[in-house]
Amino acid sequence: MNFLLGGLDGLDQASKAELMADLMRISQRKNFAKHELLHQEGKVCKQLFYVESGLVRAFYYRDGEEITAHFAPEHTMLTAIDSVIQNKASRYSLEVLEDSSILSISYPDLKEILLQKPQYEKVLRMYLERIYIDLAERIEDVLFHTAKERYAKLMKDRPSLLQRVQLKHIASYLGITQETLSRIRANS
Amino acid sequence: MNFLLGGLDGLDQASKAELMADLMRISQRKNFAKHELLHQEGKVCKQLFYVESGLVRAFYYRDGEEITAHFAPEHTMLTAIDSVIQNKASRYSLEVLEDSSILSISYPDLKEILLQKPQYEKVLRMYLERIYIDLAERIEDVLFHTAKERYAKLMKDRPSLLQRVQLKHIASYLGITQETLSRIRANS
DNA sequence: CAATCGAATTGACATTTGTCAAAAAGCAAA
DNA sequence: TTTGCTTTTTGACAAATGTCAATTCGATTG
Repeated sequence: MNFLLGGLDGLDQASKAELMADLMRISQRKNFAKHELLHQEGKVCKQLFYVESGLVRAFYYRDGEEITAHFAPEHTMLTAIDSVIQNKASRYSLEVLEDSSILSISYPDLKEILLQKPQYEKVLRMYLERIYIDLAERIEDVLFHTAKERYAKLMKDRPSLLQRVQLKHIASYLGITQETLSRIRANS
Repeated sequence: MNFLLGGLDGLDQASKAELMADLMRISQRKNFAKHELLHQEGKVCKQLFYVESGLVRAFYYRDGEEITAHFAPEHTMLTAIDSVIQNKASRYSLEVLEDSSILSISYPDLKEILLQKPQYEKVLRMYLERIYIDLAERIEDVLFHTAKERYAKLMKDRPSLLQRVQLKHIASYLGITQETLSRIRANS
């Protein structure tokens, strides 16, 4: 569970322990089977999810096609970020790709805690900073690298993903068609 | 100056006024001429910039070419976000495109204030949430719209930009060559 | 006005990626 | 093992975008 705070150098040990206890108090562990949805698009998402084991993807629809926006393997978090931030219906669904053990953290409860203990804002802020940098990198990737280069980078950075995920999801994540991905794989 | 807090419904009036006063205390107004740099890549950036009037762009280098990542017109903020967040040398430069009046806010001073008044973390967090959503939209744009569609959207959302900025900057912002942009403009 | 310089456009062609249809491969149930 | 279904690959062609070189346009300056 400590992974939840990965990279949060900002808090001292006591605060970390306290936060951990607080988080455990407002979260729930549950197993999900392959193909189940943690969250469905169109609904307001009120939870953050921590993947203890397994694999989850976030996807949305564009012209009737599923577009995968994010993969969350074990020891990482995800949520329908648009919904949680803006408290509105989400464009994203969260689909379990492998049988998974998931911790659900109630966001209303978390906000309650944030109000009581404003020092936790820092945790959220630092989390946002991290995912912002990730996103900025991804834009650069997409704008200035060919599909082939993007695939090579994914292979290098997250090789296990390719073993675990259908190629159509990889393709939509990379912003290309499945056929193009197949051809890239063929001659390399 | 109130624009700095645009969209920050999270703070009550008293806190806003207090924050405003604090910000004014740690910021500095200065005029910059066209072509001047607010910040140069390779250096650590320790400031946030508020554009009172004028226009600034953030750009970085890719294969020796300048890539414009962001335009900041009057009443918006920008900074070398990678540097400020990670306290390391920035990949970005910030170039003034029109004579501008700029408020520079010291980030170390701001952090000092955040330590003293942790309720301000919320301000930063909400700012990050906003720019995160913007970035996520931009990824979607880039992945699933043609150059033509991206240009049309920019025309619709920020028409004045096209009057004020060289087309080569618009092109790199859209992730296309200047020639392609020129052709898009020709037949539309 | 002529000369000049940078910005923008145009032309010709190459490369990348998409689209649609069909075939092959993989996998699970009967 | 056979059957049926899904995933992946392949083929043929079209559309989008890039590259490089040349030209035009516009503003500035002598």
